Amino acid sequence: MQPRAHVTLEDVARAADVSLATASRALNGMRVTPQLRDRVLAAAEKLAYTPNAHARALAGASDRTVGVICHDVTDPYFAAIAGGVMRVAGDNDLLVMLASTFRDPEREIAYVSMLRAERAPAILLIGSGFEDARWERALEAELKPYLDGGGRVAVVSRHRSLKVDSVLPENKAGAAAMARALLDLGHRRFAVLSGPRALTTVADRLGGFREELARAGVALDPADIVEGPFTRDGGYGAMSELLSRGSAATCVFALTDVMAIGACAALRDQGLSVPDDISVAGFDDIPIVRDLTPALTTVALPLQRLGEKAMELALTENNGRRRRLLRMGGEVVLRGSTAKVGS
Amino acid sequence: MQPRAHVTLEDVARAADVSLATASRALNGMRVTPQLRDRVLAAAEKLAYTPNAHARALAGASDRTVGVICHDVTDPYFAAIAGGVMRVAGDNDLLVMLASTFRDPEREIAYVSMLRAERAPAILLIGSGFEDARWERALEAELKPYLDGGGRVAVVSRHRSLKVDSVLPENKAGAAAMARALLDLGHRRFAVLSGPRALTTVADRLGGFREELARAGVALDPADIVEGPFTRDGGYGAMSELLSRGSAATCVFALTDVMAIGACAALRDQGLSVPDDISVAGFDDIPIVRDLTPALTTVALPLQRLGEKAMELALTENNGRRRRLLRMGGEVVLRGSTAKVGS
DNA sequence: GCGCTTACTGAAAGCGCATTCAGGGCCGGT
DNA sequence: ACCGGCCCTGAATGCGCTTTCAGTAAGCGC
Repeated sequence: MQPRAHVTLEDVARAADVSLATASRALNGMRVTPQLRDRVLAAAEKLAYTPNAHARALAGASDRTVGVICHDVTDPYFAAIAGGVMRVAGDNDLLVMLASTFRDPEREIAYVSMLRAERAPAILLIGSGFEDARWERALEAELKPYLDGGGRVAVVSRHRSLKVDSVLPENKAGAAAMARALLDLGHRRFAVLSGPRALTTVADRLGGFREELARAGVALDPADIVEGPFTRDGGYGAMSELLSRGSAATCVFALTDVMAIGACAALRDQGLSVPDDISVAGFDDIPIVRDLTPALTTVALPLQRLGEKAMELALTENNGRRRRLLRMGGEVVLRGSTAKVGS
Repeated sequence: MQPRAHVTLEDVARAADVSLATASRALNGMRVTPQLRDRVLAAAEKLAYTPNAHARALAGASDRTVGVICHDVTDPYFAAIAGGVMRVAGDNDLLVMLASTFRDPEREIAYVSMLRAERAPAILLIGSGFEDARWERALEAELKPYLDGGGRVAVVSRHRSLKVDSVLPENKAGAAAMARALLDLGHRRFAVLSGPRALTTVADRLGGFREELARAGVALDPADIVEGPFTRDGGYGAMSELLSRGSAATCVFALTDVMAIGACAALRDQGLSVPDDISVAGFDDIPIVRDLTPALTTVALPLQRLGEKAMELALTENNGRRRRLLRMGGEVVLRGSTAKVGS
């Protein structure tokens, strides 16, 4: 599995008839007599020499590859954020390696460990933390020495227990705003398509929504809250469950757009119309929801910007004392999937 | 930028009062007296020791991180394929690092070079090659020594010039099948939303479509072929262009689903109905198109499977002689975005 | 033309780890 | 008890590269 018989710097040096040191300098653009430099470069070219990154890193050269870890690149939410990260990374001449954990804490730690072991200059974590606090602690233990060693870490949309620079979506305020918007449309009976309760994202969004409803004197029937995974099929299943329960809700609030998409599919499959029979709202404003029919009402998050900001945080020295914390987004965008009740 | 002051194996060995060799062995699970092993493990734990991957790799340990390079993870097409790759990688206890080139050949080469330098056991390239043959050659030059060194390479949906294991979509046959299906619906005037001509994917799909049409005696007016980037906005722009030209086409074939989505948006913005006013068909069958309204007629590609197969190819020794080549998909899936003409 | 600075070059050290090679306990056999 | 053999340990080597450090040739002023 391991490549071998590799062309080394020594081979190049020998071919160019110079010393190792000179070859190294020539290849790294340091001051070397032009003639020698050309000989070295030519030799390197001819031998198809590639420096061994491991040896180079081990010998002290600095790395230019940052790591980004998210739950699932396949999910448009994470993809959009990662896109932002990559944009500013590209502007700063950094390469980025993206990893997906598929919500497996063990794998997340394996990736962090690997990035740490490779001495990546920065690690970005995207997405809600895990439900099990034990893992969260293990992660922290893994990150601590990395930070102590000079590594830079930033997180996006992730449980606040990690004491690092963070950029967070306005989950609570956004959900509250959505509640107000929906109330303004005349809705009084709501259903919520929720994700795993242990996630702070869920707690914040659900909490913000419920509290704002309560403020208006509207209660949320526990039977109208259905839990499912944060996926399209999760939304489909949760919506189906809700329908089979015979919920009287006139409006469904899905905690993520991806779930809302699944919900709409379930509704369609049941022959129900959105928003005529029931209104649907989401959260995140992933790019695709604009192109749905009807377009989805949702709480907008500047996903790409979230990623950009995180990368910027990781790139700028935190001269100040403690961690920086940014909150972004949270505005309601009304589109065709929600309608005035009774209209 | 570079972490320093790191805990090394030597620190652990000293703390456990054993030799470096013993510490190394204990941590790698080789035969060591249980008592010593425990001491080492405890010391490592206490010091938060993480082996330096560079040093480890340099000293001969084999790597378990494969690299996947695609144009843009943000595009559902690539994301789906990458998902497949990751699935089988996960099953084989491999970590995968995903890179996006954003169609910048230089960056692609940088990533390959990096992966090569890090001695990754395998590199997967996803997506059509570049328009400029010069870059393609540079890539080849970069890959050659990697392969010679024992590296494994597989490509998905990519220009065939690279002499490596490949899994390819049935572009030509699929497009031809779509032409037949559309003809069967009664359409005779077609428009095509194309991508950059230099891409073989474009050539194959466009060629297959046009030839099948020709076989039925239907010509494709060059004015009805609009070119744009393979993006949602590219599709939107191309469709708008087509409308402004006053095309008489009753059916639009977008060379990718993503473009088709943009096309539908443009149509909607112009107050036109799909499929009543005009039929729209795509290619790829990315997951989201099932949930559009109307759902998109398209040429199905088992995207996840493409990725899985590629990873499998990279994982299995090619005992046989030359490169293996798999072709997959190409079946037309009729959905709501296309209708019988005049109905 | 001599001594001194300047500018490169080459030899060598070492980054952190896996591993080979010897050496030293300990066992069983006699 | 004594010796061969086994198993485990520790010292030492090397992976490929960057980077001092010292050395040598060239360039300058006098």
